[in-house]
Amino acid sequence: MTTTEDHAPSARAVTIQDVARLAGVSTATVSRALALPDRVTEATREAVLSAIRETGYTPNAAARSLRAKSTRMVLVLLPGIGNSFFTPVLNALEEVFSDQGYGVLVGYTRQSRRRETHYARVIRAGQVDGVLVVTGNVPRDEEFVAVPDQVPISLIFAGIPGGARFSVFDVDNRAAAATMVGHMIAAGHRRIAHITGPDNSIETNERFAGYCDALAAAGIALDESLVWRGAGNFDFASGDRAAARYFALEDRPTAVFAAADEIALGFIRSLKTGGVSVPRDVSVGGFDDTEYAIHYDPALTTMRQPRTEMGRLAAEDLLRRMSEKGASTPPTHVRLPCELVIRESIRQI
Amino acid sequence: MTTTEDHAPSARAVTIQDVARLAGVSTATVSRALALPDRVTEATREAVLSAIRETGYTPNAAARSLRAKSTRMVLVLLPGIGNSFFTPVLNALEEVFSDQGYGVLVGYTRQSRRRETHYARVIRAGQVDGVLVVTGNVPRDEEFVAVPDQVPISLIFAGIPGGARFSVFDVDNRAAAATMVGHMIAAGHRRIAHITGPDNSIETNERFAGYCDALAAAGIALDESLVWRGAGNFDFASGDRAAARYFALEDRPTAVFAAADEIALGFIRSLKTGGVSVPRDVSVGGFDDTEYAIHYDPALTTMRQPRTEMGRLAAEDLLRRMSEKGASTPPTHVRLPCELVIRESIRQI
DNA sequence: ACAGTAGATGTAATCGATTACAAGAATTCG
DNA sequence: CGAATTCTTGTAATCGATTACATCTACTGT
Repeated sequence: MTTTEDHAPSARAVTIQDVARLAGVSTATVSRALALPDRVTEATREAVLSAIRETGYTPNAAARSLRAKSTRMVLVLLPGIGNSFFTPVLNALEEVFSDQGYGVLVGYTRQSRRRETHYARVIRAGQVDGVLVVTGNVPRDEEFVAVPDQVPISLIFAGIPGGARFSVFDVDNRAAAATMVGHMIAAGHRRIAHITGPDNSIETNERFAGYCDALAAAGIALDESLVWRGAGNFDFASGDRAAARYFALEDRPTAVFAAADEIALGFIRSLKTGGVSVPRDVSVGGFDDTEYAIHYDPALTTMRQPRTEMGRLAAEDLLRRMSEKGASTPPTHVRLPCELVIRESIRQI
Repeated sequence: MTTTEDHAPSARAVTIQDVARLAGVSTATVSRALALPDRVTEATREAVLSAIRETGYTPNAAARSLRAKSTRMVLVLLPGIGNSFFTPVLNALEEVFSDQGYGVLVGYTRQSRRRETHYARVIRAGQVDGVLVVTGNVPRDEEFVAVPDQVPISLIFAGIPGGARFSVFDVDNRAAAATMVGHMIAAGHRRIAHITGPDNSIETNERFAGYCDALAAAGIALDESLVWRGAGNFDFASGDRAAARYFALEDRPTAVFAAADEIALGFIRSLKTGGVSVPRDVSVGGFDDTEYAIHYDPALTTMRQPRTEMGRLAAEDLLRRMSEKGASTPPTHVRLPCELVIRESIRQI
């Protein structure tokens, strides 16, 4: 009856007051003993620390944020689809941020205005000290226009057109795509198809441009019947649909550049089901080098994006920009190198 | 020079005071107009709302949390490895939590004590209203023992031994494994190997027990040379290593039950490289039904765990338990059904 | 020995909301 | 019509930390 200790949420958490009382000092001293250890006597620090140990005190986050105007949290906005691609990024982000004592709030925008507005509000409520938008899908919401001045924002994978207010960490999608298609051409391919990504994405446009560049450089005319657009997302289903396009063609390509690994994998799978073998009958190149690319059969030749490193660098940059109040580090644009990873899915002809 | 508006972080955010002043009411009324709209006149509500619109006011989260003793945030703890398995779970969690206005803080424990301690501190700092531990890896940290009384905690995928204080959402791993192995036996297999998961995990033990059950039920003696333990994690590499065990064997099994899809895929891939074909030469069954299972070649026969649904249910339960202060809903244990998904990787002999 | 300075600590204001309590206005009812 | 009740609103305390400012003590150098 008297045992309150078991499931009593009413056991009132211990506050700085309790610690101060026990240590026989003021709350100011407790606060200082924690934040600026050099500013208190060895003896008092000891007393405070021991009081803290005894009471099991943990400073209240809300109170601290309210006064210090910093929450030590960042918001990571993800599109919410094609997630396994983003997994290493999120992993890297969490690692760096939590190491520095920052919490990572994740938000999936799912390309829904409602959710974007929701997260804009989170930012405006001062709930985070910084924002990382993963993928070019920067919320177009009006709510967002005021936001960049409140906290630093960084973009990973694709910069937004008119924004020098953001740090950007991306790769040269156009050049990378051109390299891939150039590799196919060097292997003797002339009839090369391209499965594009989702219509409205920057990556899609850039990679398509790179595809065109490489063809042009080799003096190959662009054949619109080999550009398989509007495939949907960077996912298996897009590859499936593209396979239908392939089978419907009389004059089939000898190589296909898919705008993403998952598209490539879906495509290859559907081809197999239809009795077409990769790379025997047709070569396929992907983009991203997700963890499945190397384990697939055939192992996928693809462009590696350094996702983990992008995450790490972006996190470190954001950390820097968050720490310096006022005279802040200016936003940067870091373009990371891609790497052509040659495996089994493209063959010489 | 006078344009402070551009990159001025000093543009002091608008507070409830500003709104109150503009609307000609007290801050209490503004607060009520927002939280309990029925408790103010239509007219004042209008005035307040219009003042809010005009100023672009968003309530400060820290201040609100401090006073209301609720942060509307939950912590989701993930192991931090084998992430694509957890992706749908995290997705489901984010969906239902953000729909209810809760933020999702992710933490990867990476089986490191330091990180567990870190997140225990986050909880104790009152930074979250609830916790979801994904996977049985409940932090063994002493810091954690005090925590469950502070906020409700739920477990997904595996319950912790002595904890009736947590809600648990899992599947009957043992029965599911037995079903899979039973399926192999029904297909005529007698020599069946098992690639286990990581040594210390509950799932590993349960699935192994199910494997034993099925063998026993069929009167097949357990052959220790067919139990491939200590494979590491639920990942490709474990499958690779298991393939070496397979090749090293004289009397090879005709079927292999892998404790996870990724293990199965890694295993199959290594087998292929060694010239062994699945399911022609050996049948393979997986566990989980991750998104790659169906797209692989051969499409993997596996036990489907309803990951999305588990996430959703767990989130809803936690939401319920968080909302009711004091007379709280008791923790539940929900055991969800698995489903044997028959594809191509197991063949009749 | 004494003014001046540096160092340690305490007092109290503050951050921006929510909410208990009080007071005034409007409504209901006998 | 007056008392009782309900509705609306305002005043001010409060949540738990941080920190500017004040105070007091203990040195330093001349």
